[in-house]
Amino acid sequence: MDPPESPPAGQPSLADASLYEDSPVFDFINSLSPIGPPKPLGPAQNVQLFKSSDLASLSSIFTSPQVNPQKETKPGTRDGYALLSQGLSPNCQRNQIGISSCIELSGSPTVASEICSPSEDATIFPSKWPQSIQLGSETLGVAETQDTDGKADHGADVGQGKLSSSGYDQNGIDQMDSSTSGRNVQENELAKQYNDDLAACSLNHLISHSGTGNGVMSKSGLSLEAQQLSWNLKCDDVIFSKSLMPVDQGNSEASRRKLLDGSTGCYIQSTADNAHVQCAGAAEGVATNHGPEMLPSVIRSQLVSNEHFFNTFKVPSDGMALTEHQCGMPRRSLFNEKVGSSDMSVQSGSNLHHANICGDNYLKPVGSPVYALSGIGLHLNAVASNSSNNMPFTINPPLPPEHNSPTTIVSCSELYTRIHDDHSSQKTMPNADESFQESHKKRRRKLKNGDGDSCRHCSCKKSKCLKLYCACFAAKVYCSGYCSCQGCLNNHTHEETVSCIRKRTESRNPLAFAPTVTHGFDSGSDFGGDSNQTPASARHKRGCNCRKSSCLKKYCECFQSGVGCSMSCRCEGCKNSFGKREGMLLATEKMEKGAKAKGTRLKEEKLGFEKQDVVGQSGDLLSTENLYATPSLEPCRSSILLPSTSQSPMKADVLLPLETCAAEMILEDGSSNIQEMSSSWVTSVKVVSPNKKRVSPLHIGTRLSPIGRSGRKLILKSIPSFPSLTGDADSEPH
DNA sequence: GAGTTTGAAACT
DNA sequence: CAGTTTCAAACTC
Repeated sequence: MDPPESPPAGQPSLADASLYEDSPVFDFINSLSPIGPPKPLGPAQNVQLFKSSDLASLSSIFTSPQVNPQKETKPGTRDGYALLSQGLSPNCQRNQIGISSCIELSGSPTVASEICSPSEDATIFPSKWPQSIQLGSETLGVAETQDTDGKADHGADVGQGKLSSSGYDQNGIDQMDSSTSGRNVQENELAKQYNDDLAACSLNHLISHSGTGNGVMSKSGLSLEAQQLSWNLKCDDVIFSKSLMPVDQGNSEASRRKLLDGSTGCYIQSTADNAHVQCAGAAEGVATNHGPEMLPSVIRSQLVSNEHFFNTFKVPSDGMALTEHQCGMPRRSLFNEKVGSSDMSVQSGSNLHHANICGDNYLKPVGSPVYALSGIGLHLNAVASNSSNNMPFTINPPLPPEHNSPTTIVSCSELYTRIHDDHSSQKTMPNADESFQESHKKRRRKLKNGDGDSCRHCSCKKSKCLKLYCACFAAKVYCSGYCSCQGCLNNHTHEETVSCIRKRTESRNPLAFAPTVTHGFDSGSDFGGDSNQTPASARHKRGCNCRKSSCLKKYCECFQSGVGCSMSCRCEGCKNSFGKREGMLLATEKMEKGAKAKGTRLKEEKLGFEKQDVVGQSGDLLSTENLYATPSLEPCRSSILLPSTSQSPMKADVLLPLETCAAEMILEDGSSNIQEMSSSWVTSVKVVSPNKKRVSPLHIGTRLSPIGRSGRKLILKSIPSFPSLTGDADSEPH
């Protein structure tokens, strides 16, 4: 749309010319003046696309790290694309919004068109994303944008100068806001959706993160860092590696975020307070992270809308990223650069650098020295990848072997698909879908094989895994690579967003994250006194509302969790084999049978009391309404030692064989809640959902959860499934 | 594997 | 707060 401006004459070549001497782009870059007074926005200037929805409520400040333009791409191609996402703290004000920025370096206008079909472009890029925002007045950058027509516009802006991030930020924000008017319906809808969801939480995080692909780029169920670190990166040839300034900040964040070998790949992930760039090469399955500073100086920075981040990179055979292309990603421009200020933290090599845009930290690198280069502060990541849509994007958790990328990588097509979904599914990307499905299948296969972690292996498509629809979210765990969700934001990268959403959800419903069914396993003893447990369930207190399933199918939460329905249930025609709601007789025939056979019924009741005591100790609330069953469909391999407490009238330990595991343990106590099993008890009981589907032993560290965590609602949220790795997901206070 | 059913969650 | 819609899992074919 915007014709490229001719670059001003001048200048110092920032880049390492040796590599790209022959590149016109390089020449161009060299000709640009790195630092200069801010220029007014002009058509020629960077075009920035935003997703109004994302931005509307957000103000964003962007810092563009200054990068040494050393590695320019070959002519006619984009060297790289950097997406810089920045996370903001929840309390970030509008001005403090963290936004992910995509920085593109485009050498030739043609690239985008190659990758993205016009139609796609049209869809992805609303015709009226008018506003380009320049955060930095003087930025050198070739901006390539696509118009609604699907045309790729290339604008070359030559900027000199420092960018005063603060000043421009505001402008950029305003512009961004204004840009919303031009959005197409899809964008508006999406924006609305997200704004609604996130606004309360300072959308910033979400935006910035989602900008990286809605979490598509990174899904973490496990410690992302650890996994990534453990991976060998293959992308040695990432363009940026050389251009990067090896400045190590010693930033704790950086260390925390060390994901990939800095020399390779690039992907940008941002947490609330930091961002990194990640690039993944699909073909090689390479993923690399680069600090913003690593990016080429000539860049177009853009803010990427939460949902629309999608890039494909074309990688030349030589391993250089030839082109970067935005496949239908609405972008926000972000171009703040504070020269000489510490907008960005720079990390060399594998280290990530983070930009903290939020609040006080705005424009300050988090705990890291600022590495400012004159010229344009942009982050460019080039990733070697084939031109196909299969280019993987990084996702956290353990990838199935099929993925040859060290990091969890989602194919571009998948990402595309996700984006597609995000955008109202009006577009179709056959290839992407196929790719996605394929990986999806792989994941499922893996799951079937028992692989996976504490995550719930959700398959969310529209909820971004930020609603209780999402089993993972409901369980307060991050999604992992084993999930097949799309547009996932429930990951470490978006941890603050997740936290915000959780809070919001909880504010709406304090019991939202309470276990669907209280099993009373939360006595600390079982878990080493882990206090990180959710209060006894509330959900089950609400009870099910089954009408057609007669509480005999897993549609019924009670049934799924293997407990009888309670007074709280409003089910119709309850036939819950674990205990019917009618008459509040909690025991099933089987249970009674078992109880009689063992003569343990009375003891069980007492145990129930004991449980209460235990629970009380743990601060959990017990519902007398609930009956809890810990049925096991599997043959009971062992007897259960029921703990006795001094408080219990019957102190004798009860050894309860579980021959009839399924319903046997359902206890009925008309006047009391029982069912709270002592931890010791619990540990010895293996609970299996009726059909075992979605119920798998919860691995808590090395231990199994007493009750298999089954579906979304049955998950004992009080039990951290993978505390250390999931970060706050499991341990976060409720 | 695709489509339908189901009921909780979210929205109005 | 009730009714409706949305969502993702469960289920069926």
